[in-house]
Amino acid sequence: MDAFFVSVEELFDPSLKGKPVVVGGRPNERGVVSAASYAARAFGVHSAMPLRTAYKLCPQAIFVDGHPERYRECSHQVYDVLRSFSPLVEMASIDEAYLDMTGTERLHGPPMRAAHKLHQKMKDQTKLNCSVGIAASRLVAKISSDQAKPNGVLWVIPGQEAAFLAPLDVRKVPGVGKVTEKNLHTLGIRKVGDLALLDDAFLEQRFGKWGMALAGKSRGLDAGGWFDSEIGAEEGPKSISHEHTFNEDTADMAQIEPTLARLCEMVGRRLREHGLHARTVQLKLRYSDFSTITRAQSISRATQLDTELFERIRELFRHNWKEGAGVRLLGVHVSGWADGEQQLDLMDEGRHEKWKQALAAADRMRDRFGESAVSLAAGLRGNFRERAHENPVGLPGKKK
DNA sequence: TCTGGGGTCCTAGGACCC
DNA sequence: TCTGGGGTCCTAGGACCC
Repeated sequence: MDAFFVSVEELFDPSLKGKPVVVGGRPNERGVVSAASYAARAFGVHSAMPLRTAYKLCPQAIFVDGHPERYRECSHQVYDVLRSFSPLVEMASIDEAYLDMTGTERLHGPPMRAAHKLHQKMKDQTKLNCSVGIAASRLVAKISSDQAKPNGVLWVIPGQEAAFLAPLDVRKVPGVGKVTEKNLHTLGIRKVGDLALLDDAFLEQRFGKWGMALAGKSRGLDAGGWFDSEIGAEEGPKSISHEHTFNEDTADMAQIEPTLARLCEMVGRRLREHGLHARTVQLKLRYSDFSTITRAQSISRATQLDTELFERIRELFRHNWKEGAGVRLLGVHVSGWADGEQQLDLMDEGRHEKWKQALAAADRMRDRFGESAVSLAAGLRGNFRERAHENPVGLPGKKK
């Protein structure tokens, strides 16, 4: 999808159309740009840029908060359109998908005809623009859809992959970020075509596992690497996490502990939604100087209960926090799913059952009245005023 | 430039087991 | 005792993606 978050915001407020728009928050907040309209991009604003920087570059831009629930809803509509073209659809992210069009020629016609039909139907049904890349591999299809933006269609004819890729900057290859780009540049490699000339073994030794895949891809080959899996394989999450950056750094336990509790609640809730039990709990701690540590603990009995998560997290925090040091960010991360609940000893059984029932009731309350309806964290007497904006729009406000 | 939040994958070292 | 090899699990950190 093209400038997805911005385009969705424009659906809700058509007056934004054509103007420089920045999605992500207020310009004086800690945060980065989630998406910028094409008009804002003309000023050098781009996603991942600090909001304050975006403001300096383009003070006349309209800054709006993101609305994840709106994007999810639109993403579902996008999915429905795609599914009407092929049963093999894989959403790669909220605004990006792969379709396996094998065998749909009788129905949709040759590639360009099918792509234009898809383009049109997307616009008709969602009022959103997208770009379509067509190729014999996922990697080339992805890159060609990037090249087709905005609002375009691009087909890389089989056999032309290497010629298509050769003149592109290495940065265009998904997986090549800032660091790898710099490393490649010091080797004098700037274009994908330069990569294609190098020796496989050299690339693997220098860039690890996917160096090899990269080498092959740069020649348009389709062997090896993450991009070759089947399209449409549905898998659950491998980890769940929530984190929070304070508007101002804090060393105040009256602020820190309730925040940890709140994060544990959010994680616990999602665990229960997915029916998962986590075996590893991880704390993330970022100090004022931006140095960041993670501390994990695996537990013998997997859990999905807020209270058990919080016990572990609080312990990890107390053992690893440099006391008095300003905290910028706190995060709670769980992974390592267990098959289910193990046997509890009789002592724990009753307590455990009570918490389970209480949390199930809390989940139902949140479904009805919104995320801030009930909270263990509130009982810890913290100041959550700065989190007030996180109550999703469209849900009723705070209920006592 | 003063740096979000939710994820995935990879690397590397160490404990531990046979 | 001067030291193998294969495997798994755990932990920490980092690159990268949207």
